[in-house]
Amino acid sequence: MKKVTIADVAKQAEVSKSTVSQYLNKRYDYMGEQTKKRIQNAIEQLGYQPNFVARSLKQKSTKTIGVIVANILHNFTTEVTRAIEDACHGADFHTIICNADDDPVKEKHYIEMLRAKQVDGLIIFPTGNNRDLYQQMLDASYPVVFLDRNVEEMPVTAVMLDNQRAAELAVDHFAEKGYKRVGMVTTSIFNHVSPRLERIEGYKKALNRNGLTVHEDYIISAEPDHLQESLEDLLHLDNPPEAILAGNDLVLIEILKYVKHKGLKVPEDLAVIGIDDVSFASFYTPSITTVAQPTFKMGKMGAELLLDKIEKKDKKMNPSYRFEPKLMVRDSV
Amino acid sequence: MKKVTIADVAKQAEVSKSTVSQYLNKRYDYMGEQTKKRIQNAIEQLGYQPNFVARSLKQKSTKTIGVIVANILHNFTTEVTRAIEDACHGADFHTIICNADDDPVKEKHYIEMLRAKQVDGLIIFPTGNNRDLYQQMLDASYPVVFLDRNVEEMPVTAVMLDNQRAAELAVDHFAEKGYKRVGMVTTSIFNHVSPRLERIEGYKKALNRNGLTVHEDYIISAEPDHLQESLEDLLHLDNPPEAILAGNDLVLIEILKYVKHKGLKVPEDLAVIGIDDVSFASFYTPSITTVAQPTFKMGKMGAELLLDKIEKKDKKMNPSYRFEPKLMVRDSV
DNA sequence: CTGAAAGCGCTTACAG
DNA sequence: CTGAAAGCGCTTACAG
Repeated sequence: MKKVTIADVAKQAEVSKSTVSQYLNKRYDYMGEQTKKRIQNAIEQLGYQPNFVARSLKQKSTKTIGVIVANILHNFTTEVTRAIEDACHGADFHTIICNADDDPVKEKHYIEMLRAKQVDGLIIFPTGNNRDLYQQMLDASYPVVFLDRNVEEMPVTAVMLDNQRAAELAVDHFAEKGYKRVGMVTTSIFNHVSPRLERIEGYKKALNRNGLTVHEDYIISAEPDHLQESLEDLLHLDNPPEAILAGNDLVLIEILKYVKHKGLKVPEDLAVIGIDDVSFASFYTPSITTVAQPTFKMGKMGAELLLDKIEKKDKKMNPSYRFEPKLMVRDSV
Repeated sequence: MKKVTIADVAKQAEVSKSTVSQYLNKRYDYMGEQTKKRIQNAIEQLGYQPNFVARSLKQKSTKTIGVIVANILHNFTTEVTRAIEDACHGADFHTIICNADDDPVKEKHYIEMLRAKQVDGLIIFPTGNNRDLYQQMLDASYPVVFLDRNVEEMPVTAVMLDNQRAAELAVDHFAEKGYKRVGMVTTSIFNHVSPRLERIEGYKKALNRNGLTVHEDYIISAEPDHLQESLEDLLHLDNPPEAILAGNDLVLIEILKYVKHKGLKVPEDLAVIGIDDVSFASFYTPSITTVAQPTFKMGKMGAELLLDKIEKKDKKMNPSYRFEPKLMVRDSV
């Protein structure tokens, strides 16, 4: 089964390769009706499919973008990714998703690999620890947009949640319901991941604004694997929190596991709000109050910004685009 | 910022392009130490990155595979996809995931698009309605493997769950616990999706084997959007089922929503088993008994079979590889 | 041990 | 309105 090429079509249709190429690219303003038909027939008879790789080499565009996510395990990531794919699909771009698994070394490897494959641009959920690489792409004016996170002093367009506001919404809601001792649990902030820091910041601000005390020992950051012990410690302080804000979906799940395992009642024994509107929040018992991120809009925006950059539409872009979180009031508070 | 090519490296190192190419491809058995060093230096100085597209054109391999899933919304799909990516990553292959959204037209579009991009092979969760296309790939001995589903009389290697067994495990468990009236709800079987049919088959067999009656009106197939009404009807039959087997994760979620909305107690008012071990099964209240699929193994196997086909290792392959489901006994029965 | 030349399958000025 | 020719950035026999 030999591959049929443009040369075969040209021969069959008795025209030149150039003409077939024009036809394929729909530049037939001045093409004779006869010619068009002959080409059309030849293509059908031979079952010709253009080789996109050859075209890419010449045109220097693969119509493919890369997406490097920090950690695919977050529900947020899955949803945003899907939105990116949808938006790209509409523009006839393909998407290659890579999971850096929170590892800067993997991230580096993927950036290099994808650039070697000549993807037209990159959406990165940055680990934050490849500043030189980010800078290099910036210098080469290679199209990049950051998603979910930004990197200090790195002027890459970033699509982000208003993370402070997200934490504030949660804390205000706790305060409104009369909770005084409010804790916060996030995954590791070892790498200075910006949303986590911003959420902690917002949490503290809102506590202050509501006249509540900030207890430093109510603030926990740990890897998911160690969260059970951390929670155990947290809830056995002399004066433990009566409410917890979960910094993301993975943390929320660990809290729910803990609560179930210990036979605690939500919200009576412990009130809970999670940032990220997990799939089961609405039909869990009790249903879970969450702060939802507009994942679909964020992914769409990320893709659109990148496609604009790729197509050199020099639209003025903000350094970052912040999206509004939304409190989903349910029964866990 | 001009792209630096192999020619630039050759000039800088004062050797020919061929030699640089040999170096890049690690064919330096007979290459002089001097030459190697000079090339190495030139590459570093220029920051040269090989263009993978050019290489692909020549070598007729993109080191990329395509994965076309029927519906990305299933948890099963996400997990299998991740396993495929992991396995491919190990073999230095990239993965492009496309979501056919249960639409044969989209599926066709993706198959053509990916083949035009010269992906080296395809893993398909087939919608089942593109027989001509599947056949064409078979005729061209193009590497394909099916996942999750197979297509009647289409000799494509398929990686599947032992679906009958999955339903049997669930029904046996219901029977053991003393339930007599057991219903089954799946998503639409309009397109003759093989796992759904096999699960219904297994459900009936197990009912018979346990001496229980098969009520045809206990078997529901509908799109997720209509499941609430279908459940309402089902549970208002004169003699409604006291237990339901959910054919997949989406169905299970609809059942849990229904139950919550109606204030029913699980398992007292209605016992439930779901096929697919959803993320929240273990910490839901009550925790949910499920039938787990070995998603990771299945994805890995799918990828390995495809890579074997791509590398022409003519290993004998079964027409299908069936995986054992596993009952996860919890509190919803 | 290394280089000149052809070629992978397209596109694109340019000429006519 | 259509074709000949050059070129995209690599790889690969083959010659020496």
